[in-house]
Parts: sequence; structure tokens; C-alpha cells
Amino acid sequence: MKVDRIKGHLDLVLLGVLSESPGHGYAVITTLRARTEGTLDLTEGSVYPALHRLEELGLLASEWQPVAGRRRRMYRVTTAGQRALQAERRDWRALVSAVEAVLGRAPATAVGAL
Amino acid sequence: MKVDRIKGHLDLVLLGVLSESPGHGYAVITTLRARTEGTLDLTEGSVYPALHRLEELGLLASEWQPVAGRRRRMYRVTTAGQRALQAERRDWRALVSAVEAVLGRAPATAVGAL
DNA sequence: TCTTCATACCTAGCCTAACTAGGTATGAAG
DNA sequence: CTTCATACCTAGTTAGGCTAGGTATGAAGA
Repeated sequence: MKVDRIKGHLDLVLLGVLSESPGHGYAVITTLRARTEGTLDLTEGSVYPALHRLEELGLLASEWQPVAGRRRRMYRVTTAGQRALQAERRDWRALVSAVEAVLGRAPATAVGAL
Repeated sequence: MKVDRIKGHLDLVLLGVLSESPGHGYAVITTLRARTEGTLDLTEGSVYPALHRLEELGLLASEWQPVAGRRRRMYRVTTAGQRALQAERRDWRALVSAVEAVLGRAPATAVGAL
């Protein structure tokens, strides 16, 4: 499934995952893929720049960790990031409520076609 | 509230509203604002180009109607538009499920219609 | 050995679509 | 005779997710 529909909600899921436990970018990608059973299959080209942007905004902090010869950039959510996450959650629920208010009256799953 | 978060879901709500009953652009805007109690307060600069795009794609059809000296462009959802709407609904539900799976079942989604 | 795969990171440039900020025009209300 | 609500339009900007490339290590397997 194409999930360019994540547009505008990428920060939400990134902050959401990292607020539970700090982790590195690649792990965030695989976590999202696993938790959503493949629905959220984000590319590195989406996630890494987003992580950089969130750090730039002060919502994430990172530090390099050497791991078996490789290196990982471990991210954690800052205090400002926690506040931002709460705001993102509120906005998300508002959007879901709004869309459901709009679509709620139409035949949802009852459409006979297909 | 800023709802640029509608990004990627504008087609869904436009097709959703117009599939219930044909209408003109300005009415769609006021309908969305009323139904969502102001949450979805879209600008004309968002809606009109979107309607044109959807018509260009064959998902909407329109015709001018004279109304008390003024003129309105009345839109209706085409057959292809109905199919597209169903696909949009599926994608929307998939996104909501995915985000909730990531965030750990957020509440406030008690509308059974979806 | 040598190739391939999984891990783990990065970025320049593209593309889409929502938004900004302006514009036109009518009719009613004040 | 001005202002407001209705009703439409679009050029140009912006944001941000995606494409498509790149670097590098370690382990598996041919």
C-alpha cells in the first residue's frame, strides 16, 4: 500500500515510537513496518530527513553509539518533544473526528460493490 | 485550528460530501465547516483547485447553473468518482488503523460508521 | 574467495498538493 | 454607497515526503 498519506502525520508516529523507548532510525522503520503489518512501510529517504528535522526543532536529541564496528545514531524524545507529541495526538484525534463527522452519514462498509 | 493536516485526505472529504448530494464549491466549504464545527475550515484556494483537479481526473462532473443573477458550478460525483471514493475510504481506514497500532489504541474513535 | 544480503547511515533534487494572497462580480442590508 | 455574504478564479509559494542515488560493515553462502 502506498502511504504517502502519512503526509502530515509522520512526526506523530516517529515521536510516538521514540517516546516509548529511544532507538535509531533503521529500527524505527522496522518497528513501524512490524507494528502495522506492513501498512506503514516508510523509506529511509522519508524517515532520516524527518528525524533530522525533528532534532533541528529540538523535539529529538541524538548521540552516536558504536555497535559491533558499526555506528548508530540513537534518538530520544526531549521534553519539548513530549509536549509536541501531545499536541500532535490532539490534532490527530481532531482530524479523525472531523473526517468521521463528514463521512459518518454515508454508507460506509455497506457498499455492495466489490 | 489549523487543518493543513487534511493533506492527502482532501479528496476523500470532497468526494464524500458530494457523493451524498451534488453541490457547488462554496456550499461544500460551508458544509464541511458546519459538520465539523469549524475544525475543517478550508480556504477557497484549497477547495476550488481541488475540485478542478478531481474533475480533470474524471471523478467529478460539473455544469453551470444560473441562480438569481449569479452562477454556480454544480458538481456531482461520477461513477469513477464513486469507485475512487471507496478506495479513499479504504486507505483512510488503513491509515487510522496503522496510526492507532503505532500509538497504542488511542481513544475517541467511537463512531461505528467507519 | 567473492558475491550478496541485511544492517545502518546520508542527501540532492523532484513532485504534489495545500495554502497565500490577490482578483472579479452580484445582491441584500445598513 | 458602503459593507457584507455569496460565489467564483488563479499565479506563485511552500512544505515535506519520495526517488534515486551514495557510503560502509559484518555475516552468510555459493
